[in-house]
Order: sequence, then C-alpha cells, then structure tokens
Amino acid sequence: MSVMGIELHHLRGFLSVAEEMHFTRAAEKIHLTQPTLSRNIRKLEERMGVRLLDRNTRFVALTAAGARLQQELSFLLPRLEEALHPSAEEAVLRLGFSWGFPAHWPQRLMSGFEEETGTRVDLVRRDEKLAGLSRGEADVALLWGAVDTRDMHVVTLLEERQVAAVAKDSELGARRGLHWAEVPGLDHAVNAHSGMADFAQWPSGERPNVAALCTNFDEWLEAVASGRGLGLLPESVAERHAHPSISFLPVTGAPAVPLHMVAPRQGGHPMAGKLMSMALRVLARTAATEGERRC
Amino acid sequence: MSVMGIELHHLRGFLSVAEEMHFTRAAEKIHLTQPTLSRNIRKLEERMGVRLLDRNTRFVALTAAGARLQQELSFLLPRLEEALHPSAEEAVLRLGFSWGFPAHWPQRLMSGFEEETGTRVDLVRRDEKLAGLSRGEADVALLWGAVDTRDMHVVTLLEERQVAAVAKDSELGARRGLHWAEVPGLDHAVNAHSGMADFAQWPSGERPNVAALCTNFDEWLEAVASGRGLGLLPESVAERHAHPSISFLPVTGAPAVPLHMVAPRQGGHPMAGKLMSMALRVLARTAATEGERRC
DNA sequence: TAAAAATACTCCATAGGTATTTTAT
DNA sequence: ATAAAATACCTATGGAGTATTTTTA
Repeated sequence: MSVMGIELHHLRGFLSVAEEMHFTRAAEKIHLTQPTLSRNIRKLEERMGVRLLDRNTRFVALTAAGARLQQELSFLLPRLEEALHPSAEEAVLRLGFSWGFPAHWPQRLMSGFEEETGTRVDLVRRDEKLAGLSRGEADVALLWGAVDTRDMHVVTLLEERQVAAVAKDSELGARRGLHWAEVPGLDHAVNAHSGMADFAQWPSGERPNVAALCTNFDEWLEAVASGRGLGLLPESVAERHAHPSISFLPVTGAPAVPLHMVAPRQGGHPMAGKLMSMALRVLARTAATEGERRC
Repeated sequence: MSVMGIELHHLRGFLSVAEEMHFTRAAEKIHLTQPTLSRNIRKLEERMGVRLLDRNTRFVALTAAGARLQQELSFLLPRLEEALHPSAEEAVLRLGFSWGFPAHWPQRLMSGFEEETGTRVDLVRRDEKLAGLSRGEADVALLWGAVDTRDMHVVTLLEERQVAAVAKDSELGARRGLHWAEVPGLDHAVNAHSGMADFAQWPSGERPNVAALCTNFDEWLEAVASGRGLGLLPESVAERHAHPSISFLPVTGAPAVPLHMVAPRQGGHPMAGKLMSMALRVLARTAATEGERRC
C-alpha cells in the first residue's frame, strides 16, 4: 500500500542527495534540475510516509529513517543497476545477409549502433532467402530485392541500378550493353535465394529460361563465369566482385533493385527497430554528404 | 545509458510473468491488465536491449538473459520493497493538543488513518499555544480558536458555540446566561496557551480584566472553580468537564469558536496533509450522519 | 545579502485502460 | 474454435523543465 508508486528514479535521487547532502549538487550529478529533485524527494517521503531528510535552505541532514534507507539502498541499488546491464554475451544483435553486403556505410552503422546502445552487432551469412531470419539465426537481415512482407517488418534503404553479368567468352561477352526487353529471351543463371530475379512474378509467356539454379552467390557467379547464362545483380555488388571471366553490362530500361532491412514482425530482437531507424539516418547522412561532395 | 528509463513497475511486472509464465495471470496478480503488462515487458526489453521472454500465444519461456534477470530480481526486489517499508518505530505521526481534545470522531479518524496508511498516530499533550508543533514535539495539532497562520498550514474542522464557566458560589453562579456585551466588564480567568480569548485583539478600551493567568487547562479550570473569574470555552469541552463547583452558562451573541487542524508549512511530516484531508472527510461524514439522525 | 531549497506553473512522455486483432494449437 | 498475446487508440497521471519566491545564516 504505502510503497505504491515509488520508482527507481526516486531512489536514485534520494541516494544522490544522501551522498552529496546538497540538493543542487545532487541534482546535477544525476542530470536533473534542483526543483525536480526536490519534488521527487517529497514524493518519496509522502509515499513512504516518513520524513527522510531534515532540510532547510542552509542544511541537509538525514533523519533516522533516511539513514536506514541510505544504508539499504547503497547496497541494493548498485546491484540492481548491475543486474539491468545485460552481459556482453547477451547484448548481441545478429545482422544476417546472404550476398552482396554493402561497403562503407554498414560498418559505420554497426560501430555507431554499438557505441550508442552498448549492443554488439554480429554479422551472419546464411545462404537462405531470409539470411537466417526464419530459423532464428539472425535478428535483422540486409536483403536485396523483393521480400515477403507478411511476417516481416521491412524498410527500404536504397535502390540501385541492376547490371547483367555475362561470361566474357560467351556470345554476350562482346556486347557493350543490353536492353531489358532482351532479358526474357536469354538463358539465366539464378541464385535460388537471391530475391533478385523472382521469375514467378513475371508474365508466364515471358519467363526467362533458367539454365542454372544455384543455392548461393559464389556458385551462381561461377555458373555465370562458365557461360551457363547471364546473371542480374546490383551495380555496387558487381563492382566488388570483379571476375576474370565475367563482364558486367549495363541493362537499359531495367527496374531498380531495392536493398531492404528486414526483421520479424513479432518475437524479434528488441533493438531491431532501433537498428533499422538508425540505418535510415546513416543512409540519409551518407546521401547528403555525397550530394555535397558532388557540388 | 541502456538502463535509462527502467523503473520498478517494469521489474515487478517481469518478475510476475517469470513466476506465472502467463501474461494474463501475471497481470491480474499485480493488478494490471494484460495489454499494459505486455507493453511494459516490451519496454523493459527495449531498454535493456535484450529479449527476456520467448513468447507466443501458446507458450511463455525465459531466455538466458531472462533467467539470469529473474534470479537477480527474485533476491533484490523483495529486499528493496522491504527497505521501502518504514519500520513501526519510524511510521509514527504525533498529533498534538493542549486541551479540549474532542470525543468520538478523532478516534475514528486515527484508526482509519492507521489502517489506510500503516502509520501509527500518537497523541501528545503539550501545554503550549501550538501544542508541541513549534518545538517539533508534534507533527500535527488540534487547536481551538485563533492560530497564527504565517508558518502554519491551517484547516478549520468545525465551529462551536462558546459558553462561560463560572463558579457556582460566585455572583454569576445564580445566573442562567450571559450576553456577549457583558463579557468585557467581567473578571476573567485566562489560559495563556488556549488561543480562545486572545484579548490583545479586542479594542483596547473594552479589554476584559485578567484576574487569573494560567498555563494549562486544569489550572485554569480550578481558577474558575475558586471564583477568580469567568472562563470561556467551547460547548462540547464544557460538557466533558463537569465540575462540582462550576456552572456553564450560555453566552448569547458570542462569536463561534473554530477548531483547527494545524501543521507546519515547511519541513513538516509528509503525511500531515493526508491526515488533514482525511479529517475533513471524516467530519463531513459525521455531519451528514448526524443530519440524517435528526431527520 | 546571498546561497539554496521550496513553490508555481507549463509541457509532454508514458503508464494505464478498453476494444480489437492476430496467432497457434 | 479458442485461449492468449499483440496491437491500436485514448486518457490522464506525474515527472521534467523554467521562472520565481521564500528562507536562514
């Protein structure tokens, strides 16, 4: 009954005053203003039903009850605060991807997030469409292309041109570029987990021929290199995967490919949302900076 | 940093769920609704940055971090709650009076207050104008008549007719009543601490003659009994102090005497305000009940 | 007179509630 | 189909701030 409504900030405030014996300094120490701390102490006294501090404008002193409380709290509060700090083992957020992990800004995102939240970010590569999300092996994932949005919270980070990867010694190897309209008529190498070329969604008559079906990016790249078919991928990923046997051709008229950050709608990691919004912020700043650089 | 904003109600909620392994029951146990508890758990997880409970609509289970937290909290929280309960020694409010403590309703007030707040009320008689308030020997006081309102928080509980106490074998002993206009012309016995007859406030020409100046009620009553002068007092107090040598006479035209409850404006007992408002409530109910009885 | 606590107010974050939806067996 | 947790929305307590007043050595 009487304890009702007492909260930790009241106790932190009291302990601070009990240590400083001075409201203004005690308030500063815990980043409060003096009037707020004064009121919190009064509330604590009202709710406990006991005066804890004898005070006037010149002096602050503990009452008997206050001294007893300080003694108890100086033991209990630090332990409690400690218990609320998850161990380094526990404070981990696993960021999944299956291919095409972008350069530069994710590193800044991860270190910024770790600094701001104290939660470590572990990078996890899984060769699945959801990069470990569905099996609970990742908490958040970076995924190129279309994502089933039913059970997932999805945020689009950016969009990129797609390019075609072709074997240098294939018929297409000599070409300088392709047009999107040609694509359905060509043989394709497909990464089943990519989310890039979801051919099922294409009009049935125009569906490209799948000449090679792979289960991860590296297999797929080699399939392209060995001339089994062309592959589609985002421009920046192509840049990071130069291959002696592969040429990357611009595809005029091709739709842009989105990069998504994805997390489970329910039962997910409590900091997933924070990472996603921070990712948007970081990307906005990156875009702004690059804009400035261009000017 | 991460601990910011975690409060006791979050932890109480978590502990309740960890014990029940069932949100709805856990919510009932701590007198919350299930959605509120759900949100509080989510907030706790967000602020700690760690998932504590794996849950869906059918199952609730502790994560590793949750199990550790439960272990810590099941030790710390009960001790903390205990520390917030003042001991019986400390949870005391001293109610001062110097004379004329009323019958019936104060007893109900005191027991009601003790039951509702867990704070014991000790009755303290001190023969001073403020009945121990000024020396810090009482936290709240019941005082008849005028009270210096500068440093005190004052509430008027009721007003009563005043009557005159006269020695039966004095000249006034045979009278059936007095008129207020006669009072200045008569000899008075005065209790210096009473607050009743503050003669200093009377127009200087009409100030009654102080034939006997006493320092407490009992001396004063005997002074009246021995015929040193008349005394003024509230009707109900007269009723409780029948004296073989004293007659009580109505005084027509006399102003009513207020009964006040008084507490220091600053530095007072944190529950003083609660007692005062409860006193007003109790008296309102008493008045209502007596009103009904009359009808 | 000056330092410090208390008051008076404004604002807003969030705890708490009710009604409804989603989910898993 | 049903039990149970999650979501959506609303209300209002009270915590935090700024400006001012009061107090006491």
